[in-house]
Parts: sequence; C-alpha cells; structure tokens
Amino acid sequence: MPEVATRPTSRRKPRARLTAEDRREAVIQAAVVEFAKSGFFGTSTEAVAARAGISQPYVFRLFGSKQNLFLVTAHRCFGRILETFRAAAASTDGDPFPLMGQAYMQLLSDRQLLMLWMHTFAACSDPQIQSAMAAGFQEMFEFLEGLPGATPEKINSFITKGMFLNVAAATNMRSAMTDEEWARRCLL
Amino acid sequence: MPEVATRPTSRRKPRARLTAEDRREAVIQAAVVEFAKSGFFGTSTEAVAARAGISQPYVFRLFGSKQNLFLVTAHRCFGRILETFRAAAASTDGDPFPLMGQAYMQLLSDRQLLMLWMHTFAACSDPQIQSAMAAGFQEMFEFLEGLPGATPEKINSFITKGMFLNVAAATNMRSAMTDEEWARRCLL
DNA sequence: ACCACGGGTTAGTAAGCAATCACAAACGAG
DNA sequence: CTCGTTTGTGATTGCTTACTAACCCGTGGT
Repeated sequence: MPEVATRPTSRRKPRARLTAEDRREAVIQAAVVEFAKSGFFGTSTEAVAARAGISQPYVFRLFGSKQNLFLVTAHRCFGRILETFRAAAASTDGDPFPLMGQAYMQLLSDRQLLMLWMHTFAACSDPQIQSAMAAGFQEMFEFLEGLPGATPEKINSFITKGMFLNVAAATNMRSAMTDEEWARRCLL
Repeated sequence: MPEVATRPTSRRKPRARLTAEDRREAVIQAAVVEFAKSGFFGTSTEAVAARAGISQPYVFRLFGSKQNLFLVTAHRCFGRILETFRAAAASTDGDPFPLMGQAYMQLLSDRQLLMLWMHTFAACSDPQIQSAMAAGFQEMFEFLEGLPGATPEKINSFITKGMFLNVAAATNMRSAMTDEEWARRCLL
C-alpha cells in the first residue's frame, strides 16, 4: 500500500482532501449547529468554517453567499422533519398520527434542530425563506392528507399541537411545570 | 404668550427635551419596530436610536446594553398580547374563548408584533429570554384557567391554535391557500 | 449670580464581518 | 513527467458595530 507518500504533508496539517460534494455536506452539518445557536445574523461564516474544519473563503466558494447557505441549511432541517414523519407513518398499519407525534417529540429533544427550526420561522421576514417555508408546509399538508384515516380535525390538531410543542421546548416550559400540568397543557 | 424666548434655539435643532421616562418609552416603541424587522443580532442600536430621534449613545445611557433593551422590548410585546386577552375576556359574559381568538388574529395582522414575537421565540437560546418567556406563558396559563367555562381541552386548543396561527402568519401561508383550505387547516 | 442636575451630544475605539482574489497544492489522465 | 482540473488557503478590504469617555446646555433653587 501507499508508502512514504503518507508523509509528504510534513508541513502543518494532515489535511484530508474530500470531494466538493462531501465537503458541502460537512459544511451543512456545521451550519446546522452554528445557525441553531444564534440564527442568521448572529452567526459568522467564520464560525461555520471553523467547525467544518476549512477556511472561511471556501465556504463562499461552495455556497456563494451566507444567505444561500442558510437557505440550504433550513431546507435540510425541514426535510429531516418530513422524513421523520414519513418513516413513522410507514412503520404502522394503524393510525399513524400518534406515532408521528411521538417521533416529533423525539426530534425536538435535539435542541439543535429545534432552535434552527425556530430561527427559520423568525427569518421569514426574508421573502425567499418565507416562500420556502410556505412551500414546505404545503408539502406537509399534502402528505398528511394522503395518510390513511386522515381527517381535517386530526390534521389540524396534529399541526397545531406540533407548533405549540416547538415553543414549549424552546422556552423549556417543562422545567417550570409539574408532570401533571405538562400533560394537561401539552399532550392533551 | 411666550415671546422671543421661543427663538433662542437659533442653532440646529428644535430639540425637544423629554423626561427620561418619556424618552425610554419612545425608544421602546422604536425598538419594537426595528427588532421586529431583523431580530436581536440583525438590528443595530444605531437604527433604534435613529428611529427614536436621539443619538445612539443615549440608548446605552437609558438601557445599559442592547441585550437589556431587547429584553424590555420583548416583555412589552408579551404584555400587549396578554392585555388583549384580558380586554377581550372582560367584554363578554358568555364564552370568552372565541372572542379572544378573534382578538388574537387581529393582533397578528400587525406584522410588527408578529415578527417580534417570532424573534423572541428564536432568541430563547439566551437563558434570560428563555426564562422570561417561560414565566410569561405560566402567567398566561393561569389567566386562562381562571376564565369562566375554562376546561383543559379548551385551553389547550386555544394555545396550540394560537401557536400555529403565528407560523401561518409568519410564512404568509394564506397566500398559498384557497379560502376553503385556509379555513379547514387553520380555523377548524 | 451661581451652581447642581438631568437630558443629551460629539468623537472615538477596538473588534468583527461578508466577500474577493490571487495563488498553492493535490490528484488523474495520457 | 506533465498538464489540466479540482480542492483549498492567505491576505486583504472596506465596512459595520456595541460600547465608552468626555463634554454641552437649559432649568430651577437659593
């Protein structure tokens, strides 16, 4: 196998060259973490680059602009949620809604995803984000309506409860409530 | 009446001196507008000062830090919502929930308030904001539970629907829906 | 006449930021 | 070996930003 060739990086870093595709992926992962912490304006491309282990200019090479990086990252986040629902629904023959609800609560325990989700809602002042989100919800509604046993009541209750769980998780309400209160107010 | 004394400000500005209290109020009003546009990190104290018609350093004199200004502003926003509910509930002898719901939708049509609300949720990464919000919701729950005819079901449905209306308004979903869809999905 | 005080400003600083450009180093094919 | 392509970086630029220090001035009390 490779020989001395492993040592030519006698200089600083044992830099691992990746394909642009793989690197993009790594940057997105890093962006999820950083944007989740402090949103679009509060996050520097420098921080994302550092977490991804590359130089800051390369982020721009890969994504063009910070704006675009955020868009891609938010899209990824929405996709992950939808996919979770699909997986949960596919795993049962009975009523899929309770399972999806459980799966969603599980997801929200990932505080990174949760906060990115919240920051994305807040970023809806930006028209591009706004329409991306609207389209995402459109898709979600269509998916839910295609589910076995779906009724307008069930769908509405599923979505509204989900949106409340978001803020309940973000504000960490649970810490201020007894178990009984929590159940009554959130899980009813 | 007053005579030449009105002219001594022959210099630049007809500066209106206010009490610190009044000025604070003006700055909060300005902060609501600016923070609503782009959140905590995206808003400069300069912009707030300009809107309030004072110099930027004076904002710091009055509020100490940008962080603190945001906190005060967010608190004001939450207060306005709670007060709207109280007013709506006080205006009827029957079931207060439908009236409060209507009043809330009315509130959300003020896009400034809505976006500030969303930005505040997103800012829950900050522990101070987080606990302020948790306390606010606690207060809201207590208020709702004291209402005539309140049941856990009604309260839960009221709050969850409210949280969904937030994101529906933020993403401007309505523009992507027929009236019938809208009614089915949001107002059920 | 004077002065203390509250409201308000000008000028400044040190740091952080997105974005650009020219260049370097690794690979792959012929 | 060599040349084109792809992956990557260092240096810089021009601008914004939160926050401070020092000073200004009108008013009311004595």
